[in-house]
Amino acid sequence: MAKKINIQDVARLANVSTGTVSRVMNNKPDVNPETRERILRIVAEQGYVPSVTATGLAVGHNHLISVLVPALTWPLIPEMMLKIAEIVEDSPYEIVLYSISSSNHLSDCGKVIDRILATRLTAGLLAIFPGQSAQHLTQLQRQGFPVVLIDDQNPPVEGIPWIGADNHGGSYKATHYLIALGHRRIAYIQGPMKYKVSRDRYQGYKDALQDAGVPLDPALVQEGDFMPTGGLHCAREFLARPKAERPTAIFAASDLMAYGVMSAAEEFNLSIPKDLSLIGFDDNPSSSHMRPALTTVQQPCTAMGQQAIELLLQLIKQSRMDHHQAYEIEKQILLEDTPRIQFPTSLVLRDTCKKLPKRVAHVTPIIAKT
Amino acid sequence: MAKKINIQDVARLANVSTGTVSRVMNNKPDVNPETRERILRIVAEQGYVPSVTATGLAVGHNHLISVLVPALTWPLIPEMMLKIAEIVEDSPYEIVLYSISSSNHLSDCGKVIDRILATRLTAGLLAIFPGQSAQHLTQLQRQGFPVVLIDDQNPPVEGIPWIGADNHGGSYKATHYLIALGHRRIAYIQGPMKYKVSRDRYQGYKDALQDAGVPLDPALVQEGDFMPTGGLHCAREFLARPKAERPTAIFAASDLMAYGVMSAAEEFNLSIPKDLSLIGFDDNPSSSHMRPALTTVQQPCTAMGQQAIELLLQLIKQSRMDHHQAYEIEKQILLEDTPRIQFPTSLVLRDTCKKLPKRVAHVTPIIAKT
DNA sequence: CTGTTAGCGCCTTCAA
DNA sequence: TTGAAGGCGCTAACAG
Repeated sequence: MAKKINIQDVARLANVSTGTVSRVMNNKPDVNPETRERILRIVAEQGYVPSVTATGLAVGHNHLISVLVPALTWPLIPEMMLKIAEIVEDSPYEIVLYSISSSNHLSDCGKVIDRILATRLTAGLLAIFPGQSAQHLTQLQRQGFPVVLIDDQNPPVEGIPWIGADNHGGSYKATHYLIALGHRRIAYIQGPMKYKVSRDRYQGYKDALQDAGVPLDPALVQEGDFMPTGGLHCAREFLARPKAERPTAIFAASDLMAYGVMSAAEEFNLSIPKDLSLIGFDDNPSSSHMRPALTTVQQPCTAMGQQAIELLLQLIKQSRMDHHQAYEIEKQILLEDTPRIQFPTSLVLRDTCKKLPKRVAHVTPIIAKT
Repeated sequence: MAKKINIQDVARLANVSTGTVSRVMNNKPDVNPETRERILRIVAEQGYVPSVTATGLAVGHNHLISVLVPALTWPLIPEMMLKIAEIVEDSPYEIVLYSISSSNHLSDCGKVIDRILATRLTAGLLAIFPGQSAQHLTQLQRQGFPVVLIDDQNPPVEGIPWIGADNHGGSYKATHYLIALGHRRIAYIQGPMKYKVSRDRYQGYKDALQDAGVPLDPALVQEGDFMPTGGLHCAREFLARPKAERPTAIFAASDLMAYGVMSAAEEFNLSIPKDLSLIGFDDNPSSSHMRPALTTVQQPCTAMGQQAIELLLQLIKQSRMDHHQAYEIEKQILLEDTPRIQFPTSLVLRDTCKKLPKRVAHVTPIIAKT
């Protein structure tokens, strides 16, 4: 390991004290311009960069942010992280990545969070879809550790700034669209009911049905696993029914499950959208490339990521100020009313839905009435 | 900020010196078992975790690893990162994520690398597809900073451990397969030629053609951008040709471009694989869900990520030992012969390729001969 | 405006 | 087996 230039070396070379060098490095105003320039030159020449570790120790915190993410292979996560990384890059902070592999999602997530706090490595935490472990966040929050939560569940904990998407609304819109197209037998493939997000989406489906006066047929609801295989299995159930009872449209609570539906349709020799309409949820990047391109519900994940990280950066800045000048009440305000931002979801229309011909539309009500 | 328990608190509570606590925390052997247990109990009770920052300062390095990745939305990157994160999680290290957004890929990447080194925050660097900036890595390497490179280019720099995939071979296999199926007019959509990976894949295509005695038709080669739109445009060119000159198969240098080909085929009312065979490259997760499922070349990205991070962890361990006991020559060996591991690629057969009927197979040679 | 100095929390000799 | 003390590199408070 070659020798590392440190502040003392710079001070010696510049014929000043380390204090002065430090002041220059931190843009303090009270330094002789001439001296400052000389120091800056030497810094540049020697390629001196303050040790993050030592600075951290000295000031009590690092310019590091913990980002807790679920498996990076989940849909939308990469998009979100891309935006987050981009913004962090333009700040003096770095990202410390904690990825929760699905295997230990429930068990170890709490431990990870504990470590994040205990270790005091980072100055704040952005938790993305932490699932059950969201509970652990209260602990952090209470200790004055800035935390922002991006979640698809409702705010599970008091006082934690929360960014989410309108799952219910997205589901409602999708279902409503199908109804407007003349569909009445609209099957629904939901995600695992243990997730709040699944329940929200299901509720949106039910509400849209109810508002349109379409009775809910329990036989047309199956629980999947958000994965293509789950979608495939559920769709098979639906499509194996006698033609008169077979759904004319399927709404899947995730794009991946919708992919499964596409496979199933093929197995049954059903053409989408001619014989079967289909809507997904998430708008995975690949969904626009499916043949036919998948109509789906879009979450503004980039915007969500941006909002979340900017909020966290701000909270961190505040918590710094609070230390030094607790009287700056003006700033406190933001901390007091916990931000809870729900982003709207939108239906993106592509090629998997078709207006039902009159003929069928006439038949349907009759069946529904019996 | 609530009070943070530190080593002195623990020492006081246990009635020992901080030195002893430190010894216990680091599993030094020479501690009275009884004392050790008492300390451990208090540590557990108080939830004491040593400050990473302070430890880092004291021992001269942190348990942090820099991982430099291109946009996380690139194909295969999430899979790779998932594996890497999983392995790092089982080690005492954490990941510091440096994501190079495409906007500043060329310009700032060098700067980022400089910072990684200068800041001395992390103990090593795993650089994934750094592109041009790979040059900067030499500098790190030379200073004894452990670096491992996952790249799709050939080893661009001396002495840097390198993990890559056999792009040429994958391309060769795909082309060969098409030829074996009876295709002769095989179009190729390549990636930007500024990337070595594009040139390797192109070479594989050319070699396969040559080995089979199929003349290369320059009109059947177009340069895309690895993106769907690029694939679409190139495919249009091909498909707009008179039927006798139109390719019977297209090999795209990326799955995303293959998606574009699928769109183009649809525009021209050509059915895949009936009228046109298609092969991609990368095996994106979504490719198996395309209709028809895309035949493509697979890179073992999970294995590559695993190999790379394990190698890095090992190099770091070595560089530590070198500090303390430079005489341990046995270990040096690994450092001396720079590891260069090329993973094989494999053709995964799905539904976008079709054996050409004899009729066409007969016609083709005639055209080729003229 | 600038030098001096006391820590930040931990690890690691050096003594005992 | 343990305590004491120096120092990692930097910042901030205090003198000058």
